[in-house]
Amino acid sequence: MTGADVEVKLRESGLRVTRQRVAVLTVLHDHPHTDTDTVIRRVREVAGDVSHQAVYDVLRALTDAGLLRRIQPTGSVARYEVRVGDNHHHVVCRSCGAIADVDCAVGHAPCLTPSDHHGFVIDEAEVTYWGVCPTCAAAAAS
Amino acid sequence: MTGADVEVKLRESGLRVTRQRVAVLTVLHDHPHTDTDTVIRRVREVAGDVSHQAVYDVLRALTDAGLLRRIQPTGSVARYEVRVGDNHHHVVCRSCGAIADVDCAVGHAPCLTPSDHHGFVIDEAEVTYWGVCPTCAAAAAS
DNA sequence: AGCAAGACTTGATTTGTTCCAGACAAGCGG
DNA sequence: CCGCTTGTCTGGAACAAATCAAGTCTTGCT
Repeated sequence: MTGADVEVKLRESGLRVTRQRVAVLTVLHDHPHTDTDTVIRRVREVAGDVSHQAVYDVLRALTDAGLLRRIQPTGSVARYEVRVGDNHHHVVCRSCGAIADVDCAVGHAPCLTPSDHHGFVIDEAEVTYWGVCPTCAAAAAS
Repeated sequence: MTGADVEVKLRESGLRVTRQRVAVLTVLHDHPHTDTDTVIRRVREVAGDVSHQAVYDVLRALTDAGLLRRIQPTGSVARYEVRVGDNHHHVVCRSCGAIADVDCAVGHAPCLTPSDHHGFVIDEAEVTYWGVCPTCAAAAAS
């Protein structure tokens, strides 16, 4: 994803193109599942001084616009990733909190249909797999 | 679930039986998906003065012991429910945050197997359905 | 009944996040 | 290129959720 691609995405969503927004999208494209604090640090590396409010504002604005997806596994702080259309899921390490992408088991949202939906109108099924990552498994074995 | 049942469960898990722990388990049995703050209030209703720290400690201890399950949908605070063996899932209202139980789509944990697990050793698949509850849907329609 | 580990209390502290208000800067349509 | 609108900055302040620390009490074993 180039800076130009990011610009187009922003415009398509009716959002102005600013240095800060481009930086946030670029950072999250290169490093998915990043928490807010790390986003702030990385944004400053590529775009110079940016206030922490600006980053919070941008994350909120882009999430509302549907360009970002906010994920927050139990016990973790908020993390963000660029929203892509593939409806993928996540596997989280119980030991170190590492997150990896996993393709959807079926293919399109909602990829699962509950037996009894209690009258809810369901538009998405989010799956989180819990386990232990290879690194932590190796560390535990020794 | 009677107080005696709760006592047995605690002892089976090697935990001491205290007023606070019995109260927490009872409250969560009667009101699943309750957030920490509400647990504290309800515990105080049934068991008199209990420090908020004690409730946090109890929730942690019982979760570690496997008697409770902690759930935390994106954008929500931590909620707890008594852990039952049926591996059910949850449907969450995007509008008001209401949570309802949903039976597992397949039947046993892990009830879904990802195509590419990236070397992770997976022991559980947690599914969160997102949608709008009947109440909010009705309110939006009017 | 006595004892020690474990559980609880009190109170302060940290962490992540949001809100505020006014001044300034920048994007984009005309 | 001008001006309106939107976004960002400074920098505080406030917030709720959760955790830490030290001392006191209680449970359950002997």
